[in-house]
Amino acid sequence: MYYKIKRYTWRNKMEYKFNEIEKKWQNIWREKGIFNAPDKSSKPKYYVLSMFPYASGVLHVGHASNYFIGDVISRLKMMEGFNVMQPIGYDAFGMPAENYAIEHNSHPRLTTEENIAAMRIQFDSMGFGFDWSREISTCRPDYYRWGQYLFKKLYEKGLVYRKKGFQNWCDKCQTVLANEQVVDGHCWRCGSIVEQKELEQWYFKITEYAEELLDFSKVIDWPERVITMQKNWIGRSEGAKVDFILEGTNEKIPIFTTRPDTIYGVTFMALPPEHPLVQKWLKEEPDNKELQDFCHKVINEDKVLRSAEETIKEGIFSGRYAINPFNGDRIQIWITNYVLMDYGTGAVMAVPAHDQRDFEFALKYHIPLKIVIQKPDMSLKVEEMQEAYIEPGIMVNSDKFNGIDSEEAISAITNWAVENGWGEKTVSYRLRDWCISRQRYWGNPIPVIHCPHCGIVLVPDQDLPVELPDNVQVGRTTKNPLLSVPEWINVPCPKCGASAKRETDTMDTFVDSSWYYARYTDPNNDKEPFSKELADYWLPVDQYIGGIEHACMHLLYARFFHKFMRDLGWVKCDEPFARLLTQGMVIKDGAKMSKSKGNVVDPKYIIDRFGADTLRTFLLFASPPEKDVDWSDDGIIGAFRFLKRVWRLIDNNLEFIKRSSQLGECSDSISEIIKVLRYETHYAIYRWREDCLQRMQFNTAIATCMEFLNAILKIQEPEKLNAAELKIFAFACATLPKMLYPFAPHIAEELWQKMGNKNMLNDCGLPEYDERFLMLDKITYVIQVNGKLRGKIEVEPDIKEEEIKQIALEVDNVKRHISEQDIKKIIVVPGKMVSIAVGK
RNA sequence: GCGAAAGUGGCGGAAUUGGCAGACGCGCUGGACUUAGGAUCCAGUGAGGUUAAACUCAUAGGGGUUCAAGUCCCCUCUUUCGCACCA
Repeated sequence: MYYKIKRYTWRNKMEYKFNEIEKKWQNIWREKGIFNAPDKSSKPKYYVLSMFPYASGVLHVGHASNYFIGDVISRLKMMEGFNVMQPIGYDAFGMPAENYAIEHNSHPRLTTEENIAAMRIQFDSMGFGFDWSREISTCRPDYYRWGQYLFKKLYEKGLVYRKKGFQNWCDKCQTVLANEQVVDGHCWRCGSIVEQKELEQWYFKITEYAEELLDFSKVIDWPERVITMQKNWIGRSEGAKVDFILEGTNEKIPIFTTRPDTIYGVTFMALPPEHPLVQKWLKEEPDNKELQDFCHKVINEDKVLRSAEETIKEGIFSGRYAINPFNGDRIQIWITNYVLMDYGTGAVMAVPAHDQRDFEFALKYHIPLKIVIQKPDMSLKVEEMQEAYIEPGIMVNSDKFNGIDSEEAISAITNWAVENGWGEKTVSYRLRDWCISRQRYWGNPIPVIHCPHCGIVLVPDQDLPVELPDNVQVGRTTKNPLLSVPEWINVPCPKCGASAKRETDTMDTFVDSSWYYARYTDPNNDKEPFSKELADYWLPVDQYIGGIEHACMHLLYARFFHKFMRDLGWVKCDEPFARLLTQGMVIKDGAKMSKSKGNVVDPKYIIDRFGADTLRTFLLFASPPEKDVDWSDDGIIGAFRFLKRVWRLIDNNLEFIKRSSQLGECSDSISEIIKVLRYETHYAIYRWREDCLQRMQFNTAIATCMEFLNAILKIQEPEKLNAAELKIFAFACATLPKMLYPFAPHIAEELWQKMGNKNMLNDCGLPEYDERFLMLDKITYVIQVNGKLRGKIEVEPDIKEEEIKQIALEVDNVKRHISEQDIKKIIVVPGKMVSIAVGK
């Protein structure tokens, strides 16, 4: 293997020396700083951003392909004349870094900085046009300081609160776990059973923005799929809140329902064990073993399993009753496993006749059914019901609402509740507030001090950032390492000076990534997160690129933050990302390329052997940006061969290309073959522009480059061309590097320079076609008889329809297929075809 | 279960508004060349058929609209993704 590579490299020195070329241009780009976007420019701005990488230290080919798409767009927009900013940075806080440091007996700060240095080299070797002067890293105090500042602003606006709630808790790791970190009820890291623990956690009130987050009218171009996912995630439903009364008290038990039309059919109430009333009863009846056991069991059940549709509904009668305000009915209150505490009001009015879940539960526990909506044919009977009747119908057993249509009854009944003070019309969302607390060291500290006298006190601005202490022993204790740094925890209260304690929870890393796109506009500002002026200049991000897996996480959080920052007056626009492209993954051996699957390809391996341009060209050519790419070693070679042929074409013809630039006007006659080349050139430019600028379909743009190359290579002996022909040939050759530049920038720049050009390709405009040359002397019409291809004719472009028909009917093969039959219709599609319909 | 997207050669994928299906690349076959290479060049390559043509069939399967359907409509199948006790 080694021998082969060596030998090959030597051979290659004769021609396409990609290693040298790529280093050369990477250096030139850096020295000239052409990708450092100025904050003032006569050009219009264009902000291209790919979701920043996690600072894992290693970029495999799968990661790289994401950034290639952004880089292509960025270079295209530069050619088009925009002031392009394409920044890069690192998502650098988080559990993986902390775990990595534990494994390597190091400190996350050190390992993360090492990783970042390694990634920078990797990025450079792939030829990215990043604005390195704007590099950020979320784990540096100059960045996270402003995350803390934002936390404070959110707090001041009432958008942050602490709440006790049941959380996935791993006792061994001593932290809250997200739902996706719980695998079959066990901790993904240590395997111990995850419990539900009632903890006080910090929340961001994202639900406050639920309504606006459903509105996508201000984005320019987002995939419909992502919009649907976010809308489903937010899950808006209209309904009513109605207060039932706990029997024997004045206590109200509010319920939320989307079906107020069924309210006369309520036969019991269902509460989850987490409900405050239930919690109160648990305290009142410590000896009620049945109740205690049931609630304990349900609460500790895995959240995912518990909310699965297949899970059998279970419950226990609480011994209490509630009163339905509409009819005074006395209904049993059941504690069940199928009601969720954190949706609606956490209490459900159960209507077994008209709700499938309630139906199943009632059947099991012999709770009566009451029909209040009849089928139009009035055939519904309680004894015969096999399932709940959830369709609309006619109201029965519902006092004054009897006889009306159930769909109309929804608003009538809601209004009746409002008039009587029993309830109100409300909207409920599936979206929950965002729990941002993490009991981990490697994250942004929550800037709060707990004072025994003043309670929660925000750290004053002048004391920001609350820096993470360095002297922790990561991994030494299972507890949050911050708990073991008393000199950090114990501080005087900023308000009263009493001895107080710092908050030791850190923020979810999604907080860090919710506003980084804005920080790039002014990354070195040490007075504020970013200046309003610069944010208004650069924002919104014109083109954002990233994986669909962030549809309901990062992309939703960032929209929330953006709207909040707009309400603070920090930014003007309504949406952070005007256009979104969700790129596909790189697939190898049938699976996503990932370290854990062991199917990663190291870009360095490919770059050393074929060059970054080959890697870029292959990945972009293999499929459209939003689709997955199948990794293929053979495909790489195809891209490599293509670039070598480009190299040879231009390198072999430099003399002619240079000579043609000295030629003045000339009026030599042009041969047919050169006329075809001229047409191919302009047609290729036309299609390339369509693919690159209109459709963003880079695979076909590269295919166009390949076809164009093949067309030029048809010219065998350029030395025999006359002056006029030579100019056409040279124009074609000079166009190719321009078309290649976004995909394979190094080879394009090198060839462009070798041709004698002094400027660089980002600065020389898009290739332009000339309408006049998109016309050929002859056009081919195909002739169909009854829809089948029967012949082709070549005609003048400006020929009349009648004439085409005549010529078409004269074609032998066409005649044969018409034979004895009558011609019913002849259709001429201009420039394309003649369709003849025949029959008896 | 509900919703969405998709299904095209041996493979990745083209086909812009209903208008020559399979662009481009890989692979494969045959040939040329020799610095025997992960090199280059030429020719061929959906299936059947033919010396070569003609011709027939073909875009998951079945029906329909149309002079004309990968593209539009209806039904079925498969795959992928999202949601899935949200009252």
